[in-house]
Amino acid sequence: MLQQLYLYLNEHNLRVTQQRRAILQVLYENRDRHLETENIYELLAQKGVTARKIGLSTVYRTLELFARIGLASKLSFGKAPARYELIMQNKNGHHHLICLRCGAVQEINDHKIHDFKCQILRETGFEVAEKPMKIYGYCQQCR
Amino acid sequence: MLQQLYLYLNEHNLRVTQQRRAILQVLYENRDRHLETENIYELLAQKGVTARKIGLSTVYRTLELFARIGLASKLSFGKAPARYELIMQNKNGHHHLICLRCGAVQEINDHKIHDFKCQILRETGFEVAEKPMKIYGYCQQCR
DNA sequence: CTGTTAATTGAAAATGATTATCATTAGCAA
DNA sequence: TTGCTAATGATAATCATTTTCAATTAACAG
Repeated sequence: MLQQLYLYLNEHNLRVTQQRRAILQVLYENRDRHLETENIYELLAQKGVTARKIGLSTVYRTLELFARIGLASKLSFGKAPARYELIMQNKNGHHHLICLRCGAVQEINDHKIHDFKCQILRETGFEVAEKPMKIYGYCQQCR
Repeated sequence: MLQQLYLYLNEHNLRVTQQRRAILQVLYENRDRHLETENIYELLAQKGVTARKIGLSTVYRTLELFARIGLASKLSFGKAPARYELIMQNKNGHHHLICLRCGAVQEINDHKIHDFKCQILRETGFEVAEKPMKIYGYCQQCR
């Protein structure tokens, strides 16, 4: 699984360093969550009992890198710290429904908004990107 | 026009100060643009030849306040400074199409996405708010 | 109109996430 | 293994935004 991701780094002429491996691992282990940089940093520090520790700057740099090459997607919500998640090949494009009251983030699959994208292109000439959309509102509990 | 807005402040038990009036004025004069706080601060400073000057903190505070009570809407896009626009009663809900290449922001009227909102509510139980949505993609020129 | 008072303001300091700097370390190709 | 760079880590720097707090002033009562 992670092997494929290492290859992905190679394809981009990027070195497969211990730090990148460790960060990728954490992202993978938490592939169902949206982690913030600081979070990931702490998780790495905990594991650090055996592994070597990783600087905070490296975590920031690496996540930014992963987002740039399309390994991870970045979700930045207002002034709150940015959050990242691994982009899984099977879990195709999706979007975030962000609750304005409790801040919960739930996902909605991209194909459900396909019609919507077509409509926008047709009416405005604007081509909606694959980038996850942030949709604000109220979740079932908070309504 | 602005009179109505002053009344709006009253309704919320907020004082109609010279600073708030001045900021409202600037927002009104630029109601077709999305101004950033610093922008507004400069515009106010220019006018300042005759008027008294306004502190930067006040501009921040006031815009935040306007957004909170629904007089203005805040558009914050990644790490770029937040931008504000007056919410005009006639110009009903709208959303922002943000070009990932040139950063241009164009608007799309809310009623065009009404079906979309209904679909999300139906399928996920999530109620999409009136809050302007940020939709990323590529504008006609940049495609 | 005048005094009272709590909301508002301005200047400056603080915050806090993120980025830049730069000397040191470590992939990896030969 | 060696050499060349990319990558890293510690720390300082950024920079939009927020906080602090003393001074000002809008709103209101008398």
